[in-house]
Amino acid sequence: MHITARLAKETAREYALRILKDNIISLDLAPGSMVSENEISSQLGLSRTPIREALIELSRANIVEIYPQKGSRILLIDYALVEESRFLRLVLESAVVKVICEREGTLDISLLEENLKLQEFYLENPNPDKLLELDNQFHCELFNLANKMQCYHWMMDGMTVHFDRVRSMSLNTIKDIKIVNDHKALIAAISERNSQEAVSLMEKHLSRYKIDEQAIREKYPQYFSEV
Amino acid sequence: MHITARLAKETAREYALRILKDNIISLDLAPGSMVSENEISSQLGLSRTPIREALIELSRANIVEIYPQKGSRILLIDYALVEESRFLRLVLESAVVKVICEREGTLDISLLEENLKLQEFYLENPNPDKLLELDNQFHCELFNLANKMQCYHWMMDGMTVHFDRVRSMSLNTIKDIKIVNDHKALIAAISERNSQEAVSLMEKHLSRYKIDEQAIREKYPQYFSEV
DNA sequence: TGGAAATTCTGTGGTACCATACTCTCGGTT
DNA sequence: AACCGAGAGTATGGTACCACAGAATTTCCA
Repeated sequence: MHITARLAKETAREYALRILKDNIISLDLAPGSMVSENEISSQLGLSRTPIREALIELSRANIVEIYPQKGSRILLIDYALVEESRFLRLVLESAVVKVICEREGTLDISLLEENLKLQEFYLENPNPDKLLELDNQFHCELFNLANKMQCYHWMMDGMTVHFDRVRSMSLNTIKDIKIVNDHKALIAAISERNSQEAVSLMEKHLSRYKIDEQAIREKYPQYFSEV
Repeated sequence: MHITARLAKETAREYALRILKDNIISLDLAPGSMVSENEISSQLGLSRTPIREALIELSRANIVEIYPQKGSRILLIDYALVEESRFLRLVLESAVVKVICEREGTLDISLLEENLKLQEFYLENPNPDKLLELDNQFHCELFNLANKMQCYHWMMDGMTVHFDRVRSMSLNTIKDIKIVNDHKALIAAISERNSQEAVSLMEKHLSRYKIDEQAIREKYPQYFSEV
């Protein structure tokens, strides 16, 4: 497991959650593998309670399953679940860009543009992790512009892990280019308040996350659950 | 606080969460009031840990706020939040009925019809609590028919409390009639696979939860946060 | 040698207690 | 009389330990 230092003002529980999420996304905690509260707690230099609470939260998002008195397992990738989370994102984010386009008053899209510039930079100076982070920030800012931050937190907090884990399995050089272009087109549509175009761009954009299923399945068959 | 017996097979944490939710919805734990882990734990005959974990979960859903080293508070009703949860439901459930209508193959709506019959029964023999429960079950079954149960759990688990708390403040005799009729019309549209009609019915249906804001605000001004 | 019972081991669920930080009160000083 | 600071009180955050259940291993008997 890859462990980074604890941040200032971060509670033990938040720290444990962050480290666990990072390692699940990076596949250092492999799908299907068992994890032990004791082992993690000694690795992080904490007691079991913060670990336990982090695992409870992950189990609510169906990332981890806790078998009482037996142990906890990093769940295999259930593609039906990934698809459901994509469905939820698609539906919700489409509605969000619609709200943005139809909102009255001025619209400050400078944060989106700034984010886009950084994406273009990390495309030329390749850094997939940064791109992933910027991608998530981009979508977060959309929710913010629509005044729907609570929706973002209610869902995305628990859901992005499913997404990011799959994404980190795919070779992403080619796709990243398309994603950045999608974002660019989306900003254009939003600034023109073209609601219909923006929604259709969002649908196309989020569908990109789907295509790799077959390739990933063949590359990491042991990480997928049946069905 | 109103306390019922602990169910079989229910962990202490689940028990604490259930009791807390029930009391928040029924307003026995008043919006704005402070709660103490110690007090609750002695009332429920548990130690602090399960209570603490239940409060952490409620704080994730913005029902409770935990002030470290100070205490925990049942949050006032933030109508912007209620509206956001309505937005989320609206967007998602509209998409869900669309999926149902456009699904291929046969469609087993017997559970919906059965649920509707019970709703009609409890309308004639008034029982608001039962109606609320049936209402939630009805919507849950819609997600089930669309094969989107995970979406249901991701959101609704944390969100319905916001809804139910507001709903329990409104006099609901008149509204219940309309709601049951809405459900009836929705079943009809679904069985005819009339996607457009079903979505528009769902929009009208969920908008009913909005109308009472002014009345409730006047009746319980101290339960609302500003803005 | 094979198999079942008993025991040990290991895991989470929950309890009791300590650490730490914030609040409020009370007393002394100016 | 007003204000500041020390200390008690009380809240959650975290630790250490016990309770209990399930799995694996060992032991004992046929």
